[in-house]
Amino acid sequence: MPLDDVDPRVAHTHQTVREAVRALVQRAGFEAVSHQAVAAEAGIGRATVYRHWPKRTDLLLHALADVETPHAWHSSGDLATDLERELRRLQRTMSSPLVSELIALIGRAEWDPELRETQTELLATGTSGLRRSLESAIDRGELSPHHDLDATIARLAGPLFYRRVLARSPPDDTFVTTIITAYLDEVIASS
Amino acid sequence: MPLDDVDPRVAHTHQTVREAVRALVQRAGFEAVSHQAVAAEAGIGRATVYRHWPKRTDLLLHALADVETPHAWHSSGDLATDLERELRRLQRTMSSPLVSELIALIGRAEWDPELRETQTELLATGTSGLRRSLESAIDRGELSPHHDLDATIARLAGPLFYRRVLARSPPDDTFVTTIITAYLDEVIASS
DNA sequence: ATGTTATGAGACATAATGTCTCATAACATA
DNA sequence: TATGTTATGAGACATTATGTCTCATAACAT
Repeated sequence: MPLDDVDPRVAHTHQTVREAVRALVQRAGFEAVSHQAVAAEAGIGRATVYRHWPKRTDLLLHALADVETPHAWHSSGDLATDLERELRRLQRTMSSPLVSELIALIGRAEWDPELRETQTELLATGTSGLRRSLESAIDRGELSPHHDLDATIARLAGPLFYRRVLARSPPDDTFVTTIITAYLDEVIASS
Repeated sequence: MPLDDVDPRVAHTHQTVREAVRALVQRAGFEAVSHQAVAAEAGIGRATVYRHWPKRTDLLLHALADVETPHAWHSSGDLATDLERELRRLQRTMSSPLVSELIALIGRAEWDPELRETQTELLATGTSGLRRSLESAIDRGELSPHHDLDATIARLAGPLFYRRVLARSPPDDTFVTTIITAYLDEVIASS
């Protein structure tokens, strides 16, 4: 992570290009993100864009670069509470414009190893809260240690992705409530 | 649905282009699908490709056109059996090369209304078996008629999509079994 | 055998792409 | 303030891609 962006000119270029790429992706998809279009949108020179981001996908990666920060986390000491908070967070994410960028990423990651890596990282940080909630529940004995965490995360988060990305309507409150309730009932029943 | 493709020349063009688009998408993504590339891959003239599919997305739609056929369906008279069969079918789909094309579709449908429509149709036919299984279970009284079918389908199919598309590893047998079992337990508990 | 039509080859103008160079202005430092 | 450094923007340039033509030809239907 290059923190030596001390030169205000570079910092400005980085920032303005990030915003331009996001605007273009949200407006018309990654298809619309060319060096030329970004330069025009950002109001800077075309050569400058090529200098910093030689490949087209570099632009997408740059736009997503500051999303990867995992947030502070602490357990409430109760799985139900933790789960509620984490799934509501995911629900909000599914309603945010960030999803457009994620779909753009997904749509390329299938064929671009570099983007694949970024997708994996973003997925990991995006579900880290969920994972830690489950881990701490295991530590407390609320959950059996035999649980496959990845599988459980997929079962909890999967429906939300499905709703937003495939059914194209963001998950609503009662939908998320159903998922939480069903999972907690399942946990109780198996203890 | 143009069944008047009686002219063998046209039929050949359609078929060879369909295969070419699929090959290109699976190999390098929709990014690689240009009229030029398709013509080269299919071994036909560039003008011919433009004649039949003026827009680039027309090529993708043509490649997906024969996927939309829903299969014959009948209920076994038992929700558990029906569910098992339908989710296994989905599981197999998630391991097939068709997923590449679906991801290409998803990656554009966000910004292209025409593709959005096709995505909706494909989702409907792809989950129709699941839907009918649930409907017939409601008819038999195995399931409460208050169920939100779309929500249930999202909860059943969502995790499978998540596994393949986001986690990038196709759902395995035990994972699918877990989903089926959990849902059936939930149904039993609420009756 | 004859008229019809989809095709392939290629010409053509236009636009996009990627790589340069170079003058300039914003920068850091003394 | 003065001075050397460097990122930038403007544009030239060759190359490639795109979209639209025309036209001879061969595969078609009858």
